[in-house]
Amino acid sequence: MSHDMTDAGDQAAPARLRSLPSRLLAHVAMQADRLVTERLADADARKWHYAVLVALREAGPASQAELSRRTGIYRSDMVALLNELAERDLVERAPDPADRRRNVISMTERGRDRLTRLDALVDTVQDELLAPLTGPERDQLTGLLARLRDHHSQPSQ
Amino acid sequence: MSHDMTDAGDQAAPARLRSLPSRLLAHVAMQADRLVTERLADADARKWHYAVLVALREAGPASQAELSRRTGIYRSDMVALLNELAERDLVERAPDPADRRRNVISMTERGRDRLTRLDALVDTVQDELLAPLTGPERDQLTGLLARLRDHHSQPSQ
DNA sequence: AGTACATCGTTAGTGCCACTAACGCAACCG
DNA sequence: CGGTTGCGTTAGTGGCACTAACGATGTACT
Repeated sequence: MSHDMTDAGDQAAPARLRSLPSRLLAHVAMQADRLVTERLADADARKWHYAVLVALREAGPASQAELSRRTGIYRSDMVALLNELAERDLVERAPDPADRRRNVISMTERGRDRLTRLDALVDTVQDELLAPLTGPERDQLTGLLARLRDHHSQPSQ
Repeated sequence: MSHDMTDAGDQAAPARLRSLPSRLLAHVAMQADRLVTERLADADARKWHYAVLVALREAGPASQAELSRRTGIYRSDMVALLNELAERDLVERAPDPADRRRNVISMTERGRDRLTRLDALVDTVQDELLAPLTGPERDQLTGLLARLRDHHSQPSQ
């Protein structure tokens, strides 16, 4: 059947490779990404859709550039992404009268509805992802990961 | 200067996004990958080089297909990779007399030397990656990640 | 007022990675 | 013998992070 290589492969991978944190991270992140992508695809959504909608809910309407900063999506990729969202009527793009360079992006009613459904979906995916871990273990994991992320985000000076 | 988006961005990312395990994983894995790639590039190596060399050390000479299984690298990508390694004289490709479909890949003396140097390099990168964590915390992290990986690797049956 | 500079949305393109498809060839298995 | 499976190899796909450049617009400085 599927000759999928995300599993460790037929032969045992060398212990040295299996135990390297960087490889472990990459591998699990890939499994996670796949899970998220698949589950969201079932709902005609992509993870970027979700990220933008959440950003709009948490800080209100914004320019494309600001959404880009909030979500970490490059502004060059934001264009097509917002096209997809606008196509689905989840978001509205309007020129900003106060600054004619900008578009103001705001969520539609459908967007808000969709977002609450995606919230639930995303939660179940996280649950599926962390299934083998207990509650406290999940907190440990996310805590440790958050510390790594913060440590490696610009020393900011 | 660098308009690098791996940091969380100028504006605070929404709390909901920042706390999602799948996003955390993706983000940290990306930071880790970058670190590894950069450090190895300084030594004219790529992570795949290292993986193949380790696989050869741990289980001896092997066909390309078996190396592919050991390392998780697709056999279609293995071709160019082995070309790079052979170019650098780290590896030898010889036809297998016992099975004329196969090549037997084995490490050269230079390959063994290079590998021990890369071992050290890789170790320091892992250290750099996990810098903010204590010893026990590192074990916790890798333990939790390994459980996730094993859980999501095919239920194999 | 004029000029230098920064920011906006947008288009195009790069490089890497995981992955698929197909090929000709060789080995294995009934 | 004939069908299936495994091999190395080539080519190509799609997604993602990221860069470069553009014209248009806004801001700051003198």
